[in-house]
Amino acid sequence: MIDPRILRDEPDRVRASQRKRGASESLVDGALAADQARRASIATFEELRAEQKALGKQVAQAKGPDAAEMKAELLARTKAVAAQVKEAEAAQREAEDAWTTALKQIRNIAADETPAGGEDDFVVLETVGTPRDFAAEGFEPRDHVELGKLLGAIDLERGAKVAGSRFYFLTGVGAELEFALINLAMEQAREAGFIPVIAPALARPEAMAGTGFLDQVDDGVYKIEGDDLYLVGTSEVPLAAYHSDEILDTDFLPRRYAGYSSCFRKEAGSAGKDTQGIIRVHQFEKVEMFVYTSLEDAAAEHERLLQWEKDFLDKLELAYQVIDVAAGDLGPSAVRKFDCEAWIPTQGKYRELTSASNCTDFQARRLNIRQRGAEGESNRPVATLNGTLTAITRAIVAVLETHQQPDGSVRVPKALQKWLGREVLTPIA
RNA sequence: GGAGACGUCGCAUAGUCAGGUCGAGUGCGCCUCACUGCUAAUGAGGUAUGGGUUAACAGCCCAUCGGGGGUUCAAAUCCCCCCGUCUCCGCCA
Repeated sequence: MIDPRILRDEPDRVRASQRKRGASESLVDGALAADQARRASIATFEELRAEQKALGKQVAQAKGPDAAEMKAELLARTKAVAAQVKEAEAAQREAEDAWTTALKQIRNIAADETPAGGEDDFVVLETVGTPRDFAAEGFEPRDHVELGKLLGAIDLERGAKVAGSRFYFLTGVGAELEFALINLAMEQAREAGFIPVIAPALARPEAMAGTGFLDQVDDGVYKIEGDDLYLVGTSEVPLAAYHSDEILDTDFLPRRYAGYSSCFRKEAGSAGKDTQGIIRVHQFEKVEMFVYTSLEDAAAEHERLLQWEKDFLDKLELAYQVIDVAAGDLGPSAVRKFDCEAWIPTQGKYRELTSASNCTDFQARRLNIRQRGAEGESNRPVATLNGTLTAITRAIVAVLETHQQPDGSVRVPKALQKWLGREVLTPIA
């Protein structure tokens, strides 16, 4: 959630952000009113409570010959106050709940740099490499479904048979490709100072809510039947909740984790989109970078995350573009988001392979993660950022399609050869 | 899955089975000061978080003893639920 102080002191800034995102501006006024009501109810409760405590003390201290009488009288008075306190407490809780509910509906304040508008209003920041010209090379590229079949790497039919549509088996070199990508990603992450992490793929509602994903339960997130647990759509969830309810020492920051986990997505709202192949699936593995840092350093760290993502795509020898995602297409937690989109030859367009978000203190506030303030300063929420190092399925799609050869074989990018143990993937039988 | 024990201020603990002056004692750690040629030792003081009020991170007030609810004028303390940890048994990779 956003900083209540910013809401109170600079409501126009919050309104402008909501407008930029295409979100409701009236939420801001609702939250401001709720804040006033909340503070008033707190004052009422505290006044009564202080009175109750004072009387209670007198009851305990009543001594002497007429103690019994005094006590009886005090008890009568304090009983009435107790009832009032109970009422005021209930009113306060209600006001407090209304306030947090209102506050949570407001999205993070979009960065000045973030383009206004919706999904199509992104700005291309950079284009790296040139899409391969198959026409000039004189052959028609095969899509990853066909290549996957030829190489014995992807089995979609049996994926559907066993688990349904949008499921798949990676077999043979397909499975090996996953391990190679993970190894390459983890190697890079480790060298950059990230701590490798195997994270739980299930999380509690607090962790989901803290990262802003609980709202997507209906169309995006799987819930475990009979348990209060959810399958995570990204290891951002467990990695963010990892330090929840903690106060981190300043020299602990920046803290960088590279989390590896399965990711589960319902894709309920995307019927008809990417129905072929493994571009959009219900389960895939991902290596995610997650950083805790100070608010001041967040924007710079965001750039660093982007650079690490680009480094990885470079290692896969892909052509890609970097876009600055528009405000309306950001998640509720992010102030700015960079997507790296790799060129997919058979689609003739760039598709998202990785994504880096700066969530500033939005998630940290919800998850109660703070950094210890300097001498004389109070503790304050940290900033959290996340970025994909590699999402396996889409990386495989891009690699197979980009580096295919006329006979259906696929050249293995240099960096991957070390981990895959071969230079070319050749069709089976 | 069955049986039991436990969860207190950075750490370790006291307080709970007799409810009130306990936001909470002690030791260690840490910070400041004093003493000391330096270090150590010793002595004095300090050392949680959130919120309200406020110019104030001065003061005052409120909340918080794993979380939530209940009993009571009053709850760390009594009752219920949940979460977590540990031990034993069963099961299992």
